[in-house]
Amino acid sequence: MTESLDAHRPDAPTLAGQYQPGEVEQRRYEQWVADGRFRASADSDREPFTIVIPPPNVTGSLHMGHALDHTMQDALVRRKRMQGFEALWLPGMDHAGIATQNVVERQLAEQGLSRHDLGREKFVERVWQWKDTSGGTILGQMRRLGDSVDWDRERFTMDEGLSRAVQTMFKKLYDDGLIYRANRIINWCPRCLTALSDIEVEHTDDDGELVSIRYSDDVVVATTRAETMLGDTAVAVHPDDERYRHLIGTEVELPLTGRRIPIVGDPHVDPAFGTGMVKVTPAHDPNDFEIGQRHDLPALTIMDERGVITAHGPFEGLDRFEARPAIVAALRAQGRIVAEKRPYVHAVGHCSRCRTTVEPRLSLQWFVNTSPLAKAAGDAVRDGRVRIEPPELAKRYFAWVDNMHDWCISRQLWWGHRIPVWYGPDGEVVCVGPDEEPPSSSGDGPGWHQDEDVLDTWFSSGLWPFSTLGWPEQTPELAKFYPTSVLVTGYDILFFWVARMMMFGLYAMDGKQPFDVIALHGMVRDDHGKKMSKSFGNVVDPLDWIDRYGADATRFTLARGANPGGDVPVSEEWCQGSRNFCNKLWNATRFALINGAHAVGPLPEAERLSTVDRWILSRLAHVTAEVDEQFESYEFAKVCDLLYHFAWDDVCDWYVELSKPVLAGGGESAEVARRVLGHVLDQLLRLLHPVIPFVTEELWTALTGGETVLTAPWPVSDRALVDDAAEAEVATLQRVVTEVRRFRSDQGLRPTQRVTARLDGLAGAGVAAHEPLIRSLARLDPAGEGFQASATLAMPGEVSVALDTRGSIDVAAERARLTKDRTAAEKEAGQARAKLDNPAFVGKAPEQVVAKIRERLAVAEADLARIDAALEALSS
RNA sequence: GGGCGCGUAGCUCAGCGGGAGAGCACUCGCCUUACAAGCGAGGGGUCGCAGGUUCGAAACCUGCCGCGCCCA
Repeated sequence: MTESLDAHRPDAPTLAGQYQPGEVEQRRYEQWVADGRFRASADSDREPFTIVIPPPNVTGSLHMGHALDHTMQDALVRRKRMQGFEALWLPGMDHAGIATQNVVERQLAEQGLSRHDLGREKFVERVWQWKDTSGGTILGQMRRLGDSVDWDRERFTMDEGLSRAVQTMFKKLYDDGLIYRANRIINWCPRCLTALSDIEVEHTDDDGELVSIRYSDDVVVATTRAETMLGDTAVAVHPDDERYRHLIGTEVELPLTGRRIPIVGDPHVDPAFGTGMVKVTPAHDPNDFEIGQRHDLPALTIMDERGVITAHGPFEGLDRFEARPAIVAALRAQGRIVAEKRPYVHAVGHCSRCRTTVEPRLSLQWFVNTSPLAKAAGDAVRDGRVRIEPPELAKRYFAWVDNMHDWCISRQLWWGHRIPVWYGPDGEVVCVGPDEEPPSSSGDGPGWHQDEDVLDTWFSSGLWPFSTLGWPEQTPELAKFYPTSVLVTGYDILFFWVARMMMFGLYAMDGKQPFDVIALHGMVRDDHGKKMSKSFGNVVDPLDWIDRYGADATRFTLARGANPGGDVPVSEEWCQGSRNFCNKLWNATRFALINGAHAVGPLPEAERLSTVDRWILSRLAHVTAEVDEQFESYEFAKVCDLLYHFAWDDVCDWYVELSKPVLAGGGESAEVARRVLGHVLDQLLRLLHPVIPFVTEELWTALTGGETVLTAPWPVSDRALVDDAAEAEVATLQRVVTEVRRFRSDQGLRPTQRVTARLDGLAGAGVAAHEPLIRSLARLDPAGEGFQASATLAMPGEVSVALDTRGSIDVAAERARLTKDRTAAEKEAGQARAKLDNPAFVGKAPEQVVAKIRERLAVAEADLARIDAALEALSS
């Protein structure tokens, strides 16, 4: 007497015929938050797992890039949570200095106002107002995606704690001599009126002009920026250039100005470019600035902050782009233009915020001396403390950190962290820490003023992995969750943000890295591999997909395309496919519930399991192990692919179909099948939950009666369930069924049409017990009185199926089918034989490989014999 | 100009030394009581080109052609 396995839940819900995500998602998400499922505690005994979100701009909204980045992070965090880690995913935003200031300035401009009309204090107040009311829409959008972030820990780079961190860091770097102020050439945006760091400049190949100007009979220079000649203070040639060596040390008169400027020899000059002579404008070109320094040349600034010419009579007051043709015309009038090339395509820098052409500008700015910091940032990856995934991208990282320039951190903005430096009336410079009184209010007398500038936004986001955890205070959060576990971001941001966090983290946290792993992904692209851009009109709004197909479908589409470090193409059709997959899961579970499947109690003992049960459990064991492994190496695409095929092919197409007759038959075998089906779905839904959280939650709770799949233990592969014999048997069964189906299809038999058949040789192939299943799936009735075989299908392993098609066999179709098979078998045999006939192969290839080819030849020859016999029978 | 990477089925991509794969698209047949957002079957590729290494190359090496990205 065996104990009944059935534990029917009378409350088991019935599911609708289709999955409707919209209805489910909001309800589930609100419940998760209300139940505190995403909260992480610093006093937990559990091992921590931490991800800090790459903070989106406060001005931003959710785009596909975020959706991809967040899907990956959420999948990692949800899995770790299921594995029992104290999993923290910390959300927040950065203040996006230039971008945010631009937004508010535009609003003011509509009222005909500038920020100067309001004054600094009122303007900043206004920006805060904007931030509070319409900033941060992206946070609401993250809920639609299903992000399991700890909302209680949301941070903003401008909030009090993080501002304190910024000031602390500035002071620390300043005191260590790693921050300095200097007059340097920096990238300047004449529209935003601020300095930019190198990485805020985007280079594009633009049409320009290359004009060659004769300064004297001996001196001709080529330039794309003729207008800057007004600021030339030298002409340079390569010191080894035979053509011009004799000119070094002489002078030439600069046209239009009458100034005499020296000719210098500098190895930076490329003798092959143009005439091999270059004009040197130290105040308006970074390379020229360096040449100027080497030769002690004066730097003449000829433009104001808006790019307007400030000197030289007729050109004064002209914008830089008006001045260019005017100066060329003036030079031409003097017969000094000896060559012109238009269009001349060359790289031009643009402000990454407003696209304005960047103007190199000599000005007094604050810099971080990055050399010691960048060295440490490189070493942390070199010595393995920080792992970059995929490892190939480490090369790019090194290329950046090993050649880093000093970082210009001052911005001529009002929105941001104001530089904590005060200047005294007698030239004093004081850097003030967070707990120190600024000199202006400490009775040191009048005349003190604070630096007007603010810090680059990246300065504060560089502190993100620890400022968000409470640094500079030694908080329990910092102790528990730092270093963070993984940083997930795009390779496009490796240089600026990631490298900065590495430098700051190692420096501020006594050499402890900000994260153990940097997991990189690429850009989301359209279904032709094109970058999404407004000008192309191929931008897809993830919220649109979430509305129409569900968050799960959107996430699955992204995760399925996410190969490490690779770009991720998406299309609406693929999203529909993902939606269909969710619906497939829905219906599989629906079928299971209708048939009384459940996940209560232990699995039946091995001897009570059918071969088919043992097969699906064996498959489950393999898939679980593989999925787990792929997750560990951030192979989201492989995780999705494995689960997709396991769910659809193994579970739905075969296990469910094979179980139908068993379930219908009732009795103990049906009881066992109900439990096994329930178990497989239970585990499958858990494995899928990190990627598609909503539908799996809905189905898992319906199936198991459990409270939430969110904290259900993550499946562990049970190697004891691996069953090679069962897998082989089911493979044979599948082959027989598929062969019969193929015959039926080729013969044009309707799926509903039953055909009588006699099955021979099943015992020899070890599948005698499965005859009923084979008949069921292949729709074959038993041969009875008057059975007359009109066709015989011979299959590998001595199995043959004789079918009675009432004499209506389509001989031509059958001959064509067999001939096709014969060609394939012949090719196979030929290839194998060729190899085996090669003594070098037999002699040098590993024994295993040779054996495999021998086996292949044997199978192919047997197939040939079988097919020939069938063809013979067909013609007689 | 320097560096990195990529060219595999119509499209997008896996595979990266031993039988050419997936999704979508395509063709044929089906409302087979979980699912037509579905079921069954099928077609389709001298793996950019040319050399080389190897018993064996889509995979490794060299060169060329084409494309992309980053930096200057």
